Amino acid sequence: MVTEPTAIEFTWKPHCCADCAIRHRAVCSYSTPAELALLEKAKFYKDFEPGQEIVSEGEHTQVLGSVIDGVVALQKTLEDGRRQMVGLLFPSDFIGRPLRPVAPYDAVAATRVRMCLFHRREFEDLLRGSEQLKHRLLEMTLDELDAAQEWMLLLGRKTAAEKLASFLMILSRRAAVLENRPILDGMALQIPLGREAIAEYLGLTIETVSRQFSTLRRKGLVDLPDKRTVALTNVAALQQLAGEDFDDTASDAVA
Amino acid sequence: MVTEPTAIEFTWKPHCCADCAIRHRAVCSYSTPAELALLEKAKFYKDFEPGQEIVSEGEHTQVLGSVIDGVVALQKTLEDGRRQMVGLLFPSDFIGRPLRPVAPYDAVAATRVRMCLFHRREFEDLLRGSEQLKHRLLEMTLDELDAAQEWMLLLGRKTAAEKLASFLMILSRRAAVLENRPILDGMALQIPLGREAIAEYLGLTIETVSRQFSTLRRKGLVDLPDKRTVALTNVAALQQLAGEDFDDTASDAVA
DNA sequence: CTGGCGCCTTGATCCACATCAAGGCCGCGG
DNA sequence: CCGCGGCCTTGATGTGGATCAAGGCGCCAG
Repeated sequence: MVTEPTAIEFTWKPHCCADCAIRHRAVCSYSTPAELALLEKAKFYKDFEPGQEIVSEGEHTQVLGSVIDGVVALQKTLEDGRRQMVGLLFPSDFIGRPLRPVAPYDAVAATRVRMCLFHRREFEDLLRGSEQLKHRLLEMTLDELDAAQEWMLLLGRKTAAEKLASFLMILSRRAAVLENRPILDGMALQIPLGREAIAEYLGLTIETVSRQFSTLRRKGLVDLPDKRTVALTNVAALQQLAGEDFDDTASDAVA
Repeated sequence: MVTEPTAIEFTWKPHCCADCAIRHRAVCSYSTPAELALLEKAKFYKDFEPGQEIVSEGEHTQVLGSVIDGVVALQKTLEDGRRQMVGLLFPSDFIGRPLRPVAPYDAVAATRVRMCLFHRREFEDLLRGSEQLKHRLLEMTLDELDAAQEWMLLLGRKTAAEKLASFLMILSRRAAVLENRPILDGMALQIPLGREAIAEYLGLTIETVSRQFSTLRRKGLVDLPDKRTVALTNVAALQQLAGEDFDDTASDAVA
């Protein structure tokens, strides 16, 4: 194996919005060709390394934009260092609030990340004039709010085992949508977070997360081929444990 | 004392939007007189008693609208009955998601509530044509998302004492904005929730909430003249305990 | 090969909050 | 006046997950 210094290089490098992989899911997805041309002129790309801060809490942010590739964690920190993740963004998700200059959280690249960015002022100007952008942004914000409320139920009322099961189901569903395939027994799930980040997602400690992974393995609900991969060996049981009554298990329930 | 059967009757009964107490904070606050006339025709009022369900989880909701008076709790329930509050709405807040027919939570009147309602279809039609409504709704949704993320930090990482202190500060700030006055030592805070609802807000049990109230009293941070009233005797210490570093204590920081 | 570091797992112990249980207070109806 | 039910408080005990502590494994540098 030859060590490649830039092994995880992005394979895909759009120069025009029409070719963009997230064209039909991102904030621009309702935009007309005319509007797209304006966005095209204003946008610029930027890459981030894992662990790198994209915006930081309290900062007066000058940019906002869409995740093209990679995963971004939003997290809040108490003075004594206790930390809680409050958002986990995948390709096509939008970072930054128009009309709110000060960020209420850190946004940190969890993997290598490529962003499609805009200068705040320019984006706000475009937004003001665009019914489509505004509508899509409202939709996306409502989705994020729904996710946040589901997350609150998890943080406030679920046990450690239920939390981890819920987390795995959430990731599965997300992956199913992005990759346009159903959730099936045996599917391997790439987890873009280390144990510490998972703990911050779930409001637990790293030790408890580790123990719960071991418990799930012992109970035969998952396999752990390596620490960043989970194979779901019993999706139904996992869903049950998560306290959800969806049954989109083997259906092609893809938005 | 003569017992008045309808003692908490609403004193204020608008018939036209221009006179409405929430005219300048609600979803309609950016609307032009022309648009307001359309809303005026479509709106209707409805009152709810404490404990009454306004919408219920999984229901295909036909109405949405603004809280005019009273307090509404949004809550999610696990199959075995564990319950978590995920929203607490005051006058001018908006209930219901345009474009999302199925409610993901119960909305329950915590006090007597008066709502200004619209039929879903009519409201969505109005929204489609209105830059102002859409913009205001986006703003309000972003605010709700901010609140939800702050709440996630509370649920995931704060201790019982910190949770209760945070809750009191959140209520104080809300009351300060609605009543347009600063937060001062000695101010009496009316709590629109019983102990059980507070526990559901904070992800605790009713017993723990009760004990934490007693602890705050013993430490001299609050007085408890009756079970629905809290007098803040040391706002700075309470804020400190809540883990916040705002200092809008004695300022007229009113939005 | 060796040592060190980052990340994860596992075990032992502790403690904050849940659970179980027993009243207290107050308003209401008889 | 009493008894009852709703709501809250307080005490005793239990327990899930935190904390403390000790390695294990893989990777990299030397």
